[in-house]
Amino acid sequence: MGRPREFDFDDALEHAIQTFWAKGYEGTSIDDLCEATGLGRSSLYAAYGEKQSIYAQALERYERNAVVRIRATIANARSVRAGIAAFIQRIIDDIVAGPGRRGCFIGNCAAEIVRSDRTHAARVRRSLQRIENTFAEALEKAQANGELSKTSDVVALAHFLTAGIQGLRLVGKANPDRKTLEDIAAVMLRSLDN
Amino acid sequence: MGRPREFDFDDALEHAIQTFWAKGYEGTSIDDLCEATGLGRSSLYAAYGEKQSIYAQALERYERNAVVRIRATIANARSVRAGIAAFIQRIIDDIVAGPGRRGCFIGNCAAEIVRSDRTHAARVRRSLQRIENTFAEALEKAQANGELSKTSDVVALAHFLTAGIQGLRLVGKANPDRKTLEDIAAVMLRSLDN
DNA sequence: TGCCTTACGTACTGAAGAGTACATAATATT
DNA sequence: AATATTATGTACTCTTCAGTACGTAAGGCA
Repeated sequence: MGRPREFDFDDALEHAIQTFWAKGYEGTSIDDLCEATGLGRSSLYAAYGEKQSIYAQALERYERNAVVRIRATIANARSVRAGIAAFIQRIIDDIVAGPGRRGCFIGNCAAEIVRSDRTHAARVRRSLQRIENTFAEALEKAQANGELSKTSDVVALAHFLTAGIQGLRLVGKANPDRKTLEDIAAVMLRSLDN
Repeated sequence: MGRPREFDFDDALEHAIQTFWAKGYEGTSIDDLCEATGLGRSSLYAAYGEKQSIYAQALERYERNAVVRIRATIANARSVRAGIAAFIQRIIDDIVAGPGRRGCFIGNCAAEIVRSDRTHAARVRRSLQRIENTFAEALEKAQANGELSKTSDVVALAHFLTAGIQGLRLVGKANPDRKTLEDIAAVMLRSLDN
């Protein structure tokens, strides 16, 4: 009961993600978020709590979508390896085209971790682990398929892919040069061939 | 002529680096820098200019030192490969021990790049390229030694190492777990064996 | 010794920021 | 229709911040 909301919760959160993603936590003001979401201060605070809380919810939502995207890309490809390659290729295309130059939102969150902020670090760690688990699942399927050697350490490869993609996106922010990024991707993918 | 400085320029800049490194650009206030360097506001502004300028000078100095450290680590090792492995191992040790959990200063700078800030992006790009050139030099030496296959693409490998190390350090900020980091390092180093 | 130049310290300015208070509007329930 | 409840809009508080002004201190140089 009570007066109903005039906005869609997830829709507004999506706009908040875009803003944090582009400007970072410290670089985003509450006024920025109001403008991006179309909400007034009161509604924003009432719906999502204070700034830290909005940020945390944005990270969570972004990560859920990211996991879904990764799974879908791999599922739609001819093979697991091709799926991972396609996922990385898409990242490169986005960087070169422009929008991917914001980096990965999770990676940006990781970079903003400050020594004292333990809860934030824990949240980012969990998000990275979910991404990594998604890769590990796919690699296990590849092992079952015979695409990937049974002796490969799936967990180690998943750790590596997660870190490598973060590195790729970070470098892409400073140097959105296709050749450079393709070089990185090629060496990364070769690691799946042993 | 005039009154002489009561502080050492490079020494104070080093303290500024530590502060920016730990807290990020936006998270560091001029007062923080005054406290870290021991300088008053006037002296700080007179010596280094405004905040952006201090940041730029900090990045430049950090990068010069980083290049020297990488070269020295590789030169002191039995082989180029062992040198690169030692460099990465040292990063992992620093992360696990604590101080390395600030990430790489250059990487942090890269993460803080915002769409509009082109000069900052250019500075970071140059710093990354210098790191990458340092790796490329070492890998060329390895090719001359016979350590590395003549058919290896040295530039691609250097691109990859630079990105990979950024990924390692970024992940290490959120998840300073030795096993995870060693996994990443092991897969990375295997790329030099083809 | 006196002056010129540069460094240092303190206080200030104007703006932006996070979070809150409170009055008003819109709906569900009775 | 009256009321309880939740949403919205505006104005405010209090803090922090970047950058500056200006008076004072300390040397170099004539």
